[in-house]
Formats: sequence, C-alpha cells, structure tokens
Amino acid sequence: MEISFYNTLSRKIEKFETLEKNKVSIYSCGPTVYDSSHIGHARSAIVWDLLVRFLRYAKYEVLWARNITDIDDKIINRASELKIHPEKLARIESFKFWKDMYALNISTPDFEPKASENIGIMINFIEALINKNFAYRTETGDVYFRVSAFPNYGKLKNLNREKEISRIEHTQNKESDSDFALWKNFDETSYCFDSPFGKGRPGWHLECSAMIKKYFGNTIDIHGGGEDLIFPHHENEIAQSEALNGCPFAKYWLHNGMIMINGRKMSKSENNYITINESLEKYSANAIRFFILTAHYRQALNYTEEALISSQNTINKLFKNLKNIDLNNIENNLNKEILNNFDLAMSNDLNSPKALAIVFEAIKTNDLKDLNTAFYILKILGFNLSEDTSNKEFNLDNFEDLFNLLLDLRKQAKENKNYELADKIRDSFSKAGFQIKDSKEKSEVIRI
RNA sequence: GGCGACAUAGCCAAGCGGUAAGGCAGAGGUCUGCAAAACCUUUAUUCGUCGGUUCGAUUCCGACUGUCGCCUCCA
Repeated sequence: MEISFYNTLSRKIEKFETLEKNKVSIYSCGPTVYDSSHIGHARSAIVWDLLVRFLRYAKYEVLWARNITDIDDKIINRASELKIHPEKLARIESFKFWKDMYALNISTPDFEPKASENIGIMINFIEALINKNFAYRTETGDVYFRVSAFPNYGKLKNLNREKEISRIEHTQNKESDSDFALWKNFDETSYCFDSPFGKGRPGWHLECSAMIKKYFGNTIDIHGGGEDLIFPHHENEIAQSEALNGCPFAKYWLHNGMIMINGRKMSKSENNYITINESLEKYSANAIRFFILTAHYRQALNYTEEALISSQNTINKLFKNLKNIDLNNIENNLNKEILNNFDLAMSNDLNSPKALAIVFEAIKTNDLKDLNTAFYILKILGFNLSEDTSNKEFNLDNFEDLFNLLLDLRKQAKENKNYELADKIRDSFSKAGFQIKDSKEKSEVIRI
C-alpha cells in the first residue's frame, strides 16, 4: 500500500517512506492538564488515533508517544486558586483526560511521558545546547535559546523574521526578542526544580524535544499536533532538537484543523468550548467520532448541535445492521474490492470522509460480505462495535412473557378494531422507553 | 503588517482537468386502522465573483470578494 501525507514542512502531499523499514515512530502533542478537555482536544486525539490505527492496519510496526504537560503556569495558577498542590491538580486532570480518552475509544499510546518525570533529561538537553552555543544563561538565572544561532529558524511556519511584527514582549535579559525560554528561574518555593542554573522550571517547548530524543532518538517519522501549535511550539522544537542533534528532527509534520464554534476557534481562553464529557452526555462516542471523521482532518470543522444530532442519527441507523455481523469472524469474510477502495481513500492523506462514503455504499448492496466489510472498516476507523448496541438493543429474555402477552392483547384489540386499547398499549410501551416495531410477520419491542 | 487555509445543494462534506461521492434533513411511494420502524424512489445543468489557459475547469493560473487560523498560552 502506497501511503502519502500532507507535510506541513514542504506544504505538499508527500509519499510516506519510513526511516526504518515497516517501522513508524509517532509523537503527538498531548494536553496541558489544568482543566477539562474539550471537543478540540477530542478531535486531535481521534485524528492521531486514526493515524496509528490505519498504519497498524497497513502492517506497520507503530510506536506512538503522547506527552502530558504537567508543569505549566496555568496549572500552578489554577492549583493556587483551588488551594491544592499543582501535582494533585495535574493528577486529577490527567485522570479526567484518560477517562475521556477511554470513553472515546482512543488507543493507548505506547509511551505517555510527563514533564515532571523528565526534568533530568531536559536539564541535560539545555546543558548540551549551552555547550554548543545555541543557548545562554542570563544574569537572572534564565536560560534562552539563541535563535540567531540557528539559521533555519522559521522553516515550518515559513516566516520571514525581517517582516514579522513580533508581539513577544521585549525582555531586557534576552539577547533578542525572538529567543525563547529553555529554563525559567523561580525562587519561590511553590513548585520548582533544582538545576545547575538554579531553581526553576523548564520551558514548555523543551519537553517534547527531550522526550522524542529519549524514546525515539534524533529523528522521528511523524510529529503530529494541532495546527495552532505550528508556531511557536513546533518551530521551537525543531530549533532545539536540530541545533543539538545536527540532523532533521521529524520527517513528516502533520497538523489537524481546529474545531470551530459559532465561527470561532473553540478554546479555553474564548470560553466557547464544549467539554468531551458534556458532549458524551448527549451523544455516543461513535457519534462524536463520526462527526470528527466526516471532515478531512486538516479542515476546520464546525461544532453545531445540528451536526452532532445528524451524526447520532446516522450512527443509530448504521449500527442497526450490526446484529447481522459475527464480530469474532469479521476478518474472514471480506470484499477485497471494497477494502481496496478504502485503502486508496485512507492512504491518500487519511481521507476519512471518503472512507465513510465507502462504508455506506457497501451497506447498500444488501450483501452480507459487503456488510461485514463495512463494519470491518468501521472497526479500523476506531468505532466501537459494541457500544451502540449493548445499550440500545433490548434483551427481551427477562420480559419475554410479559411483553408477548401485551403484544398479543394489542393484536387482538386491533383485530377487534378496538384501536383505543391497541394505542393505549403502544403508548404505554412508549412511556416506559420502548418502541413497538410492527412488520408483516410479527411485532417486536426495542428500547428507544 | 507578515505567513497560511478555506469558499461545492436546506445543513454537514468528498472530488481537484473529462463533465458533481456520501451522510443528515426534506419530498413521494410500499407497508399500516392511523402511526412508528423498515424498505424503495427522489433532491446541485452546477461548484463565491470576474477574467485567462485548454478541445474541455468545480478542478490549473491571475484578480477580486468573503470567512477563518497563526504571528501571545492553545489540540
């Protein structure tokens, strides 16, 4: 299977060739754990989960790392508002994040490093940069990356530093306004770490560079993240890592588009976000995944109730076919042609909307093999094939006699043209959360 | 001001040189006592506007209009 991805670095679709045959190293930027995650984070998680699942399906040996930023001013500020230790807040929010990830059926990353557990390697990283003259200490005990020493700075964002109007505040201690912090000095006792540069905390950009080096070495195959991270975060990661290692940092840079709400990017600071948890109270995880996958991962996507309801309706309809599928033998009865179309769609920069269209076309044929293939594809796309049925399909066993009695009474009433009684029985079922499905042969009860 | 992305039916959304996938909603039908469910059929002579290239453009090029993102923490 020939796969290609849009590489932010070249701004082109490129053929995917791994550094090492059949092996893929992927790093995607994880959350800063100070508050609940929202649908924007869900999209990011689902997109990278999709990438990992697809590459594994394509027979690659994938190792995926996603970090947790647990050292950050926002965590410290929020913790102090709540009068708890930052570590406790980070732990609470990490658990919430994992709970969301589990609910959304996101694969477990192979590595999930925390900043707080990798201070040592970050300090080593900084010292090596200082030794190579790519970083300098200030009188106040901070350490900054010397951007002027790295000529390639700006290659990811394609920025022209001469013409940039920097909004970065001028700081007296920095050699240049565009230099960024590798270590920030803090004398306060609240939440600091010892280092050769004095007590303080590492700069945000550093943890990803340090962790990638720790788990994957100097170069990785794919680095992913939200497109809002391109600058300055990813640009700075490149600067640090390539300055130190003297070789390319990531071969492919993939970025997911933003979730929009009311025409604006969903974000904490705009206070216009819907948390994953809130959304899951209204819609199933499969519906949320479907909503995310209906758009190509690089496009902006609007979160609207209408779109989510639409996705939920679609999933409900789609999963009614699941009862005809033997999940244990799903891999043994596949339509190769459909699967081939799926491969083509997904290998073209993860065209999930097209992949979903292939699923619907497969279901239309009324062929069991095609139906089976459709669900096999849904499984690869990360849909949970047990979720939407276990709750909705009612197991009649315990109520069989009672329900059959009522259905018989209704049938008799209808035969006697006693529609008042017949409708009363139907309404009663409805009030109790059940629906009577009439067909020519029989009537059955399903849970709504 | 710099960099970049996007504009396709009521809504969501693929396609990106050969004459518009798919989903939701809607409409009609079959079924029904009436419904619901299910099933079948149906819904853009047209892809923001104006030019250009081409035998042919939604797809390429240019201009314009509009929307959005990044340049500050951000998935």
